[in-house]
Amino acid sequence: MVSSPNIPDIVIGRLPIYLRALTQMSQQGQTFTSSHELGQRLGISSAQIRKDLSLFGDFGKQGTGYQISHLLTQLKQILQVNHEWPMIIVGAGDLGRALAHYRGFVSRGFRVVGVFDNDPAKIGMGNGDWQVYGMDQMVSFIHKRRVKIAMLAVPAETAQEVSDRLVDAGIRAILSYAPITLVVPSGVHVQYIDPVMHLQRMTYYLKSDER
Amino acid sequence: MVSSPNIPDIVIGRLPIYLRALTQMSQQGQTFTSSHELGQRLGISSAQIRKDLSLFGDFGKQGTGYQISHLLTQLKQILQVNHEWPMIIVGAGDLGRALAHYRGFVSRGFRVVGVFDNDPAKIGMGNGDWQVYGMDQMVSFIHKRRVKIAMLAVPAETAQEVSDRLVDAGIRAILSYAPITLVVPSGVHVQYIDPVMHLQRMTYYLKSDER
DNA sequence: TAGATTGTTAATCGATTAACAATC
DNA sequence: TAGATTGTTAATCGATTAACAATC
Repeated sequence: MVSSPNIPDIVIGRLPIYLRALTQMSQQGQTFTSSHELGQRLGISSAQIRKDLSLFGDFGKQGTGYQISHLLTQLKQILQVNHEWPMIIVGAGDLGRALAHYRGFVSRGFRVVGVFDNDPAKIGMGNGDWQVYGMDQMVSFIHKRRVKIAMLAVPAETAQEVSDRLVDAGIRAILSYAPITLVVPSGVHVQYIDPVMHLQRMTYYLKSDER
Repeated sequence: MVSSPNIPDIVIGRLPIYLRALTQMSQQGQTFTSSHELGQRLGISSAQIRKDLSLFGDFGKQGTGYQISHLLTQLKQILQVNHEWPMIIVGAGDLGRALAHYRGFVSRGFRVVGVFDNDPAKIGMGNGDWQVYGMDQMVSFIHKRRVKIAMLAVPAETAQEVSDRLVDAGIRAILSYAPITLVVPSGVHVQYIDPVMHLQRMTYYLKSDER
């Protein structure tokens, strides 16, 4: 089943978690798993895992559970990461460069194909996959390479403006590291990563006398 | 009100979002806001914002809304970021160094005070706040500086082992960038950042003919 | 005062879980 | 077969929203 209607977004959010755990199991040589085992490992109930997966098809077998390789194939297809997505990074500061050098994208469906920054000193840096271009080349690059995904690693002050340009150029998904809420047209997807928000969520639970 | 019982975790997760937006409003010179305005900005219903905040106290006024400075003070107190938390980073690769150089921690309640790595070539690097130490000094450093929070930027293969050592040394909150689920004792908090999971969540919604 | 907006209740909505027949 | 585990239903649980009296 390629795509089903009316799947809750909260379920979609769990599929990459399943995919990640299954990949790890597979790498360790495991060939079958059960909803119970997977749930134990992830802190999710087995009923929830079965229910989530059954929204997309009957991937398991009574008595034996799920064949990991088959489930991996199915999940990658559902999430559309069975083929590689080209991706650009905007901002070649510390964070942008760390992302550009990150080795974990390719095996999971993504490849950085370009980095954009205004600093002339950075233009031309790169590796086999990407190099740093000036911001003035961003829009034509997106068109030419048909890029649909961008990672945003620019300061908060310019993030909205850059986002507007990305959307105009055809970008449909933005992973933003800028700590502000972006305004985008419907149909454009945005996800945010802000480490401080995760930290603040944890300090709530820490005893203050331990600070 | 310092701390209330039985607050759902999902509410705690929204408080940093409110805090971030209110900080931005405050920086732009705004002194009052309403649940409606804040909700519009964040894509959250006004009823939910009022309900969330009312779990901790009566911070608003009928007719006029919320005084931003007062609400900021309260939220910082609730999240315990009205004082600064010292933090260490384990792993001085591209990501660890990008985090160590990130300017956004201090103004929001956190300060990097040390970075740990096994590579002798990296030891001694640093700035006014932190320098890179060998892993063999990690445990004593955590004790001496009474550090409770660590950011984990090591490869997936060593993440669990490092996590165990951190917890033994007294770390109570871990922000992990390693793409595996860590096993920690109850009472230790873990949050995960994995950019690929965010990307995969978005590709589900992208039309495949646009790839 | 009149208008605006809170805090809170009750209703609604949606997500999770328990349980089990089906079946490998 | 006997044991294990799925997919699914119904019940439970929890979160969100609508509505409004209170009141600034």
